[in-house]
Amino acid sequence: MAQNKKEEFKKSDLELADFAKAISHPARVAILKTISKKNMCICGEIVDVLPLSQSTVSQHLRELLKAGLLEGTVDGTKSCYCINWKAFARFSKGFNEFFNSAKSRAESFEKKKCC
Amino acid sequence: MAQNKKEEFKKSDLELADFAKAISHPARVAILKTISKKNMCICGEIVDVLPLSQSTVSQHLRELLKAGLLEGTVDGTKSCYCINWKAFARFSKGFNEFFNSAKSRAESFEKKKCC
DNA sequence: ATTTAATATCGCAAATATACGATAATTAAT
DNA sequence: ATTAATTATCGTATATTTGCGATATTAAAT
Repeated sequence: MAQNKKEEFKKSDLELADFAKAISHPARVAILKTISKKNMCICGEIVDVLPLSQSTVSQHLRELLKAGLLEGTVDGTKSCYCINWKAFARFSKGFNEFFNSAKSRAESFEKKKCC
Repeated sequence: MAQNKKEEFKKSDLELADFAKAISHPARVAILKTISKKNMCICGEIVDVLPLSQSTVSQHLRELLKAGLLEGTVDGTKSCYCINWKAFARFSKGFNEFFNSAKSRAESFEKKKCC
């Protein structure tokens, strides 16, 4: 992007965009669904159900950790991952506020649109 | 990415990821908020409130159009954009289903976590 | 008829993201 | 002590995204 302009946006816009980015790849959506179905998963279980190599899955897991959506612990040779529900709830709230505040504003005019 | 594996994921995972991708940049979040506040905007009004060049804003607008979140009409030399509320509602529903179904599953175990 | 205004698109450069194999590190199993 | 299993990370290749200036197009204003 030649230059990164992200920091020049409103913090709230950036935060929502970052939330969205964390789940903007189907692998990461699938990882979150897989873990939430089983409460917790070791890395290998996730690799088994995704059409990606172990190293690539590990990379996606790292991103979800970085975004705060996952927590992980090491158990012998295995790594166990589970959902950070607190962060998950913040995500959910962020999206809902965005959608709902936009929609409620829309109710006020609703007629004179150009398209 | 060497190879694109996106098509090998479940359709619903891909769809949610694509929704998320559409709002995964603060400029696009800001654009949607700006338009929803005023019901409709011409391109120039959006350019005025974003820290980006006209051509870059136009590109983000195009992406939001492609994602279906915006509709646009030409009015003389100006381009008017407004929110496609139907698509917007589908987005919102998609996110909520994702968040809520994960969360409701979580309630069932909730204790024996590894992290 | 010219000039101005508004916007989309093209071409390019730089930054990020995606994917994988190879490898290292660590623990478990033999 | 070796070997096998598990996973994170490194290096690398490729694809995509982001950003901008320049330009083309079209309509409006002069």
